[in-house]
Amino acid sequence: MNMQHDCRTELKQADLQVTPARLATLQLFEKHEESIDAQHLLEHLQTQLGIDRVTVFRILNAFVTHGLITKLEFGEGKARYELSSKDHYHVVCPVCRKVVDKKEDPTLHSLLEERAKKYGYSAHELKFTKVCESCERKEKN
Amino acid sequence: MNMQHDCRTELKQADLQVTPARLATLQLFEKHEESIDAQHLLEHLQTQLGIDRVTVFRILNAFVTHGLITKLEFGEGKARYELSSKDHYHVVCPVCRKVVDKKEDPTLHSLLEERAKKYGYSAHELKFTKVCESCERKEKN
DNA sequence: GTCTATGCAAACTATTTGCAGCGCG
DNA sequence: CGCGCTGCAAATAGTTTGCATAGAC
Repeated sequence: MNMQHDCRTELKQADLQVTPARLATLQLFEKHEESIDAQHLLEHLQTQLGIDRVTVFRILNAFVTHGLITKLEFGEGKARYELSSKDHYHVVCPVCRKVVDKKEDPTLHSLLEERAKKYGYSAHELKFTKVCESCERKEKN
Repeated sequence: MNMQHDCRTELKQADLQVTPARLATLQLFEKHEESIDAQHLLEHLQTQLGIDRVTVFRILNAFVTHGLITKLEFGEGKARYELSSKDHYHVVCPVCRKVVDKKEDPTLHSLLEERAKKYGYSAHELKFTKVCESCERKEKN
């Protein structure tokens, strides 16, 4: 109820109409620490509320445009999304595409925030590349 | 000739077989300051050398895997690629997806490089979000 | 000569679009 | 009540895969 109220407020503040589908979508994002893809969302939303795949994509696009969430792409052939407020960066394995979230340390975070403020950027995303241990091992053969 | 020689060397150093298609692709990358998508490459390679669309994708994947180029995604529904050596960040409009390249200032660049070295990351990519002027104007209506 | 790259045809999958009807404000 | 959201069906587009042949080393 508190959560639902918060989501309702968030949607309104973002100039988005409040609908059951959008409320449920935003709640899923609040609940997840990591990024989510459309398929993952659909699995919950379709069984719970009978929401269509197309609607999920439309909601995601609306949320991105209004700054609620950020679209992430790691070369998987599909997009992932996460709340714009996250302050971590991503480490992606160029071989298997596995993604690891890392917390931004204060120095780095404040420098990025400062740059954002200075130039009027509304969000930042930082990505590093590193062959993961599992792929490293296979390479050695 | 110099350029072709350089490209040939680069390919060999990256453990890639030297073929006309790969040579021409790498040369296109050397010539362009900004990122290129597969379609853009194809337009040159198909008319010049009769190279197939599929081959372009295979070459791009090979180049990425061997670290020659970096795959970039800006939510356009297609990927872009640029030489891995570039040291700029990208500012993306969340509405129209337009991308602007910005040079990394020394403070920022060295901090990112330091982090990369410290944790063994092989590359970094930094992206900021900002509604572009054109979209900002339309929003005001 | 062997192993890899390429071309062609076909498949795949995430995402988008058109249109009619329902629902939020 | 009006405009925007949703569902359903269908299309679009970037990218991948299988197989036979040509080409690099």
